[in-house]
Amino acid sequence: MNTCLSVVVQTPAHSAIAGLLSYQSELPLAPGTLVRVPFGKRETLGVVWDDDPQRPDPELHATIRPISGVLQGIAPLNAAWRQLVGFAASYYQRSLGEVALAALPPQLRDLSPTQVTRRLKRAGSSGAGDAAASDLAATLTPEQAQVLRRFATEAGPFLLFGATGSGKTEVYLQAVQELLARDPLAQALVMVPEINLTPQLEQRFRERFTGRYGEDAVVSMHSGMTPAQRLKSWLAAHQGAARIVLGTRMAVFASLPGLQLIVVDEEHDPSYKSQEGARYSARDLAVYRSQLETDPTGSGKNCRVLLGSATPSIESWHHSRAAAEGGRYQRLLMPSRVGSGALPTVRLVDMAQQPKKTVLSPPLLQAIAERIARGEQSMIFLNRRGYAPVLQCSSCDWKSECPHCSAYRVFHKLDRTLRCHHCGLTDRVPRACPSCGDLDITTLGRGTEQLEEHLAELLADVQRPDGSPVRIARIDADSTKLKGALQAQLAQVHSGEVDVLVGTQMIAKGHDFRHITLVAAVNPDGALFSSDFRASERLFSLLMQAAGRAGRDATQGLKSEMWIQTMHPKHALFAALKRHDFAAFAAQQLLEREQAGMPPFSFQALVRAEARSQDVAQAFLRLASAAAAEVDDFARVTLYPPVPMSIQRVADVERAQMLVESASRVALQRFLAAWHGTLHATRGLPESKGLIRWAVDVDPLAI
DNA sequence: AGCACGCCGACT
DNA sequence: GTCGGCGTGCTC
Repeated sequence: MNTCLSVVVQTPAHSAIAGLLSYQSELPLAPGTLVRVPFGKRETLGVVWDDDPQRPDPELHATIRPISGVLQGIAPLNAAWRQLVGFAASYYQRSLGEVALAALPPQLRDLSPTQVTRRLKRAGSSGAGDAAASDLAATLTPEQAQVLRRFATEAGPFLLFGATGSGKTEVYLQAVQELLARDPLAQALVMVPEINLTPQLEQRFRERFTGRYGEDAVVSMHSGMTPAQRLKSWLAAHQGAARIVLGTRMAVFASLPGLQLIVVDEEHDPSYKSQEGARYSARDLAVYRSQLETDPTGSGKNCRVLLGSATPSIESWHHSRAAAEGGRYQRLLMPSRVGSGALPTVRLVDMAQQPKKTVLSPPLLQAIAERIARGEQSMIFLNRRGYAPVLQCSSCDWKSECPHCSAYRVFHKLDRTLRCHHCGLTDRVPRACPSCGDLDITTLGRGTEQLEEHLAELLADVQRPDGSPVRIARIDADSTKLKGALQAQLAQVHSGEVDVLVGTQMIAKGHDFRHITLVAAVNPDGALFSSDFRASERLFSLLMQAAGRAGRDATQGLKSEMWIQTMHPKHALFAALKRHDFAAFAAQQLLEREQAGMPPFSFQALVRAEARSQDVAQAFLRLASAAAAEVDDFARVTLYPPVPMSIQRVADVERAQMLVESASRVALQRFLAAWHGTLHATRGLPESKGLIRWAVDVDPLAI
């Protein structure tokens, strides 16, 4: 007697068969079981899902095909995992199948069941660790000890607000250590924004735990791994052999049967929000997952979540306000740097007082020169790669516009190219103006390449303590394109071979440079008056993180400095930064957002549309908007008119978006769920002909 | 998304 | 005469 199974397979985001599919099976299979199923003309991976009582009787469907097989030896994915996937799919308006299958390692889908079995056998034969406890029991600061005490005894979620250099990593390590020692089956999930940028964290976890729990106790999960590595890590986590999973946002979906602790390091970091496919926030899902993995009666399983940052997101900060004011998170404070390290002195240079077109003001240059003479390092930020962002003809009005995007192509002097940073179009730099033939082509603005060149000229006469010339290095996406180049360049900085480091924001994050005593932001003003209401939050965070790179060595903390060149030295953001006062900055931001009805005081979603013409993209959004009046909860949401996206055209695709806002998260969710069918139907209308794709972005980070 | 079927231009 | 362009349609 065959039974009927509900199965999810990888279905397109908005197709008509986004839900559960029915298959027959000779044996009943538990929800969460991985199966191979015939799907159209091919065979694919499916996950047996919980039956939905709301669903119309599948017997009515003409053809119910039998499953092709079961992936033997892989235990079913547990209920908490299925609930997490189900929640993510519905919250972020994607199909269950898309989210479920994207959460599994790709090889599980691509390999035949026999190949998977072979991998399983290989993975099973790993040795346990020797008992040598390799770690030196670190001495905790009173702040760290206090935080860990509260973390152990109170109920979360927790927001660890710790200054750069206050020892947050040690808190994570201790929390994990305590858990693993207490429960031999417990697992911990530690998430980081970008694993390539924080190899030090991975190293510290490995050092601390592989000695005691074995080489396989710590596994990584991030997109830079090979498919085989990903499968291996996934299986180790799923089987419970891996005690710690260290990964980027995708790791939030790891199958962890013994999960009891989730750490989200640098929780404010925008890379936790996925920007393609299901646009989920791994940080928000981590908080949700910890609830799922906790037995509400308090008797059974318990999973804690710890978000950490020196500059928390305004949302998390708001959630961690006093419980009496409605806060849901526990705020844990570590304001002091470990040792006697002090936060750097912030110096503002008023660029309005400098001659026009000054790149590096004399006092800043002087300060850098002094550092070099003393054998100390400086780090200079400029958030623009290339030599100059625009090339311009001085006799006609030609500018280096990209023919396929609404953006300028950037001049890269090193390889003499003109490159579009959006579509990648690259050409040799023209010798003469392509429009009028004039030979006088000039650059407009400057990027890291030019800053590097400029610095070399300005510092040509400066000498290091041993009399040798100054060494300048540049780290940005261009200088680190080759595999291993970033590591090599960072090693140069660490070893002291470099005196001045020029780079984009990729050098601001996480690196523990010991000998940097000066950090400078050359031109951060762009974000001060941006139309994006989160721009100043990002800028404050970036500058604070950057400042945190300076004076990490306790012996140098007192004389370390953060320099900021700005036309607006009186701006409140800089005033707060000068005092290293995140709380004041956040309070100001929250006040402004409350007055303007912005998140976290309202909830947003964007509908994005792409088409060959802007008209079609906007027409689709307008039609969907007009049809929304019939949808549930329409009265509780606000629909704004469609607008072109800030970069309207990329690779000849026109992009438009429409904002949906509500004072209630629940109302927004209900509306979006009900509206989804309308959007899908609108896409089929003749007016939408030419629409390439559309997508909903819930809780968007950039508008 | 795949992977089909289906109807019009340049090649062995 | 075919090979192949991507337009449209379906997948329990």
